Amino acid sequence: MTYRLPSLNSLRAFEAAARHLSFKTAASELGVTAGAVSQQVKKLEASLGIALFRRLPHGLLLTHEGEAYLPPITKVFADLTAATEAIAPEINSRKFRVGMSSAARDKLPADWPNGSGGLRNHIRDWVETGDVELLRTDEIDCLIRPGGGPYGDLALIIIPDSGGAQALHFVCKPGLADCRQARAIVQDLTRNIAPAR
Amino acid sequence: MTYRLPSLNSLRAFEAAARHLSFKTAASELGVTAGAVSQQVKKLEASLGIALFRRLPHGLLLTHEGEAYLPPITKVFADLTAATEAIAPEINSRKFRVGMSSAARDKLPADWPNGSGGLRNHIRDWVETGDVELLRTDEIDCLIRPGGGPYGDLALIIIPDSGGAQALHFVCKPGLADCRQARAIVQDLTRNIAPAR
DNA sequence: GCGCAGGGATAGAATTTCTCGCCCTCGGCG
DNA sequence: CGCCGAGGGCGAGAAATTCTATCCCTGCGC
Repeated sequence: MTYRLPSLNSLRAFEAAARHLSFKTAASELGVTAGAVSQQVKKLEASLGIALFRRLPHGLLLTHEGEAYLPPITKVFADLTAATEAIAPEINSRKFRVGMSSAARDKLPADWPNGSGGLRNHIRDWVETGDVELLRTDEIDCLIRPGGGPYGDLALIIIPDSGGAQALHFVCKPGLADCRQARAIVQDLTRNIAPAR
Repeated sequence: MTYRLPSLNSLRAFEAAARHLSFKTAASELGVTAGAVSQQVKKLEASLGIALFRRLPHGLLLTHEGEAYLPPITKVFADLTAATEAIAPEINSRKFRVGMSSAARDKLPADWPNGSGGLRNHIRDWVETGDVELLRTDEIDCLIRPGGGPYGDLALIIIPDSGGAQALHFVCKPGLADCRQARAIVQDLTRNIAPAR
């Protein structure tokens, strides 16, 4: 019953890097720097005693072993996610609390987000604010503003204005940037963005 | 593709504690202190937002959720181990280098370990030594002596002398104490131990 | 030749994890 | 009834791990 395993952090780094074939892209997915990913992967390779990547001067390639390792590792993470969601649904299906500045509000339909059918499943409520600090204190999950920044280590998704003039900024913690809720909201914003009334 | 997961360390702590229904036993399996396991489990519970254990004044009980969580988590670790062994067989099937003091040697059959059929699959070679330091420097994987100590943070398995007088000590790093090789050797020692010639 | 993108190494900072010491509760036992 | 041991909780500080920030090098495109 004793398992002798490499550390999860290393494995996550490997999994992301192998999927993207890039330390840099993996790093941004994980919300850390490329150096950190590189180190974790190196550590993993050392602990396994085998090379998982071939470092080419211009990018990465999986070795034979790396190629064999990736699918089961991806599956393990998926299983883990599934098991975790099963007992703690909160973690991924919790609805977002949205912060929105009044300027951003003006660029969206008057009844947003209530008017947008599907969004009700992803948004719990919203408050009028432009304060990035509320993201850091977890009082809101994402913030919609008509630009601004800098946002430090927060993730930013820019929603281009269909009219051409000004875009919207969707800001959240890096780990939240790619989750279901964020994607749904961003997609909806993209559809509903409108020139100032 | 972004997974939001609790840390592997927490999960390992939970898995071991849930299997043993004891932080203390889990701690010794993992080679850390009970406090560390307790903290990791608490951290996991906090990150999931649910209680996994009921702490009774005299021991642990799994909550309903903990009960549901354990089997998939155990499976995940098993899968991970399998996948890792598949590409890096070294990690678990490497043969042991055994250290043995001359006194211990005298309590075993003259041709041990070569005489014991199955052991060839688990032992690479052996050297005559009683030096615990060689364990720490990884020059040997386990050490067999006719008693002694203290061994600090090393794991000790006592093999009782069938004659009744004196036992043998099997010493190794905590992480190795429960692996296939160690179990095979300990079992064989138990069978073959004999009073001094 | 130059700029840029992507990786590698390293040192130091930041965070996480572990240990240690002490507290509390409970059960068994003299 | 008092004492002891087992098991867990908590907090401070130490130790280990991980991350960042830099600077370097290589190869590509212009």
